[in-house]
Amino acid sequence: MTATDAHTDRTPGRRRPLPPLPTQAERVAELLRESLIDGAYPPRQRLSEERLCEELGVSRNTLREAFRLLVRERLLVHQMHRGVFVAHPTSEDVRDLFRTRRVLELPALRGAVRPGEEAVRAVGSAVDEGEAARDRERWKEMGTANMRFHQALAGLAGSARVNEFMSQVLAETRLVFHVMDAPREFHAPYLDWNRRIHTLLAAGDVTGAADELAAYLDTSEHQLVTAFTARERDA
Amino acid sequence: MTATDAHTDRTPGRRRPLPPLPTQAERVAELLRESLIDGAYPPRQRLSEERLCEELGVSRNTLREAFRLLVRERLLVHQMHRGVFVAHPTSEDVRDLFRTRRVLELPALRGAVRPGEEAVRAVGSAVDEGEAARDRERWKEMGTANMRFHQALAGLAGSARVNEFMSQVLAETRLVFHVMDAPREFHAPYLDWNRRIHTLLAAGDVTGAADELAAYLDTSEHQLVTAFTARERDA
DNA sequence: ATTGAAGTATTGTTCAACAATCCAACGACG
DNA sequence: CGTCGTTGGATTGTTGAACAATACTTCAAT
Repeated sequence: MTATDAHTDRTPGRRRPLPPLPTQAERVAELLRESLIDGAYPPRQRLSEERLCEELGVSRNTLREAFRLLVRERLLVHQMHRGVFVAHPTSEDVRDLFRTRRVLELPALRGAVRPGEEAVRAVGSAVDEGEAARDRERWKEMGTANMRFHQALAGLAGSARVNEFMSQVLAETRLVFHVMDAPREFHAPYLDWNRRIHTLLAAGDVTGAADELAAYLDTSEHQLVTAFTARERDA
Repeated sequence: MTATDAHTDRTPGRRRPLPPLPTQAERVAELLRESLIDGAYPPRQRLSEERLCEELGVSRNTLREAFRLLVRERLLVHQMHRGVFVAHPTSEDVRDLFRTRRVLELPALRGAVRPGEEAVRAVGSAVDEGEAARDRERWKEMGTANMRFHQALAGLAGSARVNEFMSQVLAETRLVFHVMDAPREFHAPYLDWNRRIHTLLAAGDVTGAADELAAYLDTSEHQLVTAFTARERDA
């Protein structure tokens, strides 16, 4: 296994004791989640139960179970007797997302005591992926790799629950990026920063890496909030 | 409003713009969640759909929506074609919960720049509550107050998402405590620690407070993991 | 004691129905 | 002209029953 092919969390060699067959609702939720973070549905759009359950080939009840999960994840919003809508994050949401990411990413980075660990290599491969995507001008993949980079940073905490929470936070963050569709402008400038953070981390300078990451988050938040408040003035 | 009556998050003076009427499934989930963190159901117990939906006066479909939510929160576990069971945390879960709590609580405390804030007073009233409950020998309330103390610590981060995540983590932690039913032994020794942390925090010594909290978490985790591994040897 | 084959009980999912509510169209009225 | 009820249609909220799929139990045979 080389350092660059860690783009899958599965360990194909050994099966888990109980391959938990997902129920129908969970599969639907997974599919909708992917569609949402891919930007398949525009923000604020209502998702009709009738149409979607027809489209997905499941019953209304099953679809509603999936809806409930995605609402809890803040990817959808629910209004009584009106239905579910694609979430439309505000600038306050952006601020809260970055507050959360500071909590999740910075201490994980500072606590990364052993630079040679598997988790650190995951950070490195995400950086590699991002640069490769940039060189090939695959902007969407570049955004994905950037998200994986930050997921890997949170992964340094070594906690399943933190990882899961971080996944949700990043999914919501992708929704934010889709509100203003320009992955190139919002991701490309940060790839060099990612590289620098990983270099410091791999060298064992977690404090320096954390300082870089803090500056990164400040800059990124400022850029996004600025763009958002401008957009909110219009709408 | 005195410092000791902040045991409610509601601000009864002003109504929220839209009091979001909870749907039936969410109400059922809320009720079951309360029952679970109160220890109404023993761990590993299966929750029969037929019996519960009869008991709660809702349909199976509605109950299943609530189940799905609580499974996502790790309070219930789901096994295909076998039903849902009350979660039975392992010692590894305990370790992960404490890893998570370190991530959530320590940076929030270190980042508490303004000691006079509302959020800091919330920490103080949780401490007061805990001591009052101890003096009255209300052990269950004492555990509740202790949880509220840590919730308030995480609240110092000022993030709605972090607060929500912390709520889940603490709910799961209460499940852990219920596995070994002895709130007095597990909570009482830490009340003095809580007081000390708040005193340091209110004095603006966030570093000192964080050091105390770190020691607190180490001790508490060690105590719980020890008790758990002993229990796991039997079962 | 172990194995294998019914039979039973419970969950997984769908469907159809009804009540509750929102929304758009329409008309009355100042 | 614009505002305010009313009305009718459309969509969601929730239920109950039905059937399929699977796990558990029982029991007989080896």
